[in-house]
Amino acid sequence: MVGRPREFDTEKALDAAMRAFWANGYEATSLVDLMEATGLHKGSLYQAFGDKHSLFLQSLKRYLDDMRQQKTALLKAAPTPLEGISAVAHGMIEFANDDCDCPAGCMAINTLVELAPHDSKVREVLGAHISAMRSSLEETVAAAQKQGQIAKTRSPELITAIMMTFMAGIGTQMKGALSKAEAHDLMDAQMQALM
Amino acid sequence: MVGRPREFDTEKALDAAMRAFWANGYEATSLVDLMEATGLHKGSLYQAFGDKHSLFLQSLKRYLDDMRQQKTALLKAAPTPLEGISAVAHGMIEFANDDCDCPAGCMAINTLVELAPHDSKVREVLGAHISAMRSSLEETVAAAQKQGQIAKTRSPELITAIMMTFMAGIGTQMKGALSKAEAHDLMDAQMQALM
DNA sequence: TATATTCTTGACTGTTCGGTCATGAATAGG
DNA sequence: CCTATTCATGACCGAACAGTCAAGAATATA
Repeated sequence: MVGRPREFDTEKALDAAMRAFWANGYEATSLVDLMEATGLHKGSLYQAFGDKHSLFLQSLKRYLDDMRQQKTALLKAAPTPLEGISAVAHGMIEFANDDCDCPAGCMAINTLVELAPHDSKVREVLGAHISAMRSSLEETVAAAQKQGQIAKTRSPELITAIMMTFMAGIGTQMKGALSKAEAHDLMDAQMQALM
Repeated sequence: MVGRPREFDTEKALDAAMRAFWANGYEATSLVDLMEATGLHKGSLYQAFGDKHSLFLQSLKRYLDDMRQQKTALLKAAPTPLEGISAVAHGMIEFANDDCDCPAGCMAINTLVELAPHDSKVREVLGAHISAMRSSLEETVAAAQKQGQIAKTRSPELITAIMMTFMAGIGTQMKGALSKAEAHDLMDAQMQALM
């Protein structure tokens, strides 16, 4: 690498930007907010990440990658498929307002609501993530059915779609209409009703 | 009334502003957008509705009132409590992207996600609406249980909370990750699983 | 008709927005 | 050591932002 070396950690900066977008959304996060969050100056941000929209997309991808990695780890670590599904569902509740002073919810859901209808690139990125998550969950549901942990009255596709919808609802309501404890209770009840 | 009479219909203007906020959210809707949507000039908007935040609150209240009125009408018109619940659930899907070029979803959900964490006034308004809707649904669920349309294995409170969470999830996913038809199918399947 | 009151309009405010750019500092390779 | 290259910095840009205000238009009441 020729030239002056970068003085900041790109990964840490992206992480800080992600948290800012996560907590406040795209429109409500200004460049000044991003400068404060990352500790960088405008020029450095533009040089490293491009414009605001590009920085947002990179932040979103980072969030989605983190999330997927975490979910697959939970699925693998669980002793049974059903427990894996439960771990993912409840883990999402914990993750939704972790180490943050306000209920930030799930960044994927926040972005789906704020930007998806008007931003095709965001739709594309979110769509890929959602379908990947769906197929991974479907596999696990099918495995759980094979082991007799879940009744076979409903197809893995249907069960997965319902669970993802319910999780989206939990993430939404946790922005202000639901406590963590209530969310966990509701999730348990839903899984009991569905499986 | 003394003085020059208003040349525009306040209700129509508020309705137009509501649709703009509904489709694009609070931050992404500028005063220029509102002027174009209502056909009014800045000064008239400020005189009639106060500043942007106040206009948004009035738009939100109008939406919530419309919605509640529609839901109670559906509940009353239904031949049985269970059919009333179903009508409300499916009506919400129809309402979520009606007469609009983009999937606007449910304005209550959009606002919960965008503003609730940082706007106490919005939290208050939404909270009142949610609890009112909840108690109305709870009554109907209890009535359906009394008539034997819904099993009594779960309390009306729990069933209502789960249904509202699921509806929130539907409203969220309809912003770009779910078609109307899929939403209807999922809603049917969820009600079958829960009741 | 005269006047008080309200409404409409467009020009205007200061601020913040996202984004650019020239300058100087720091380093690697020759 | 020299030079090409990259990075950091702060000044700077035009546009868009929410919001204000004075002046004129339109009406009700007296």
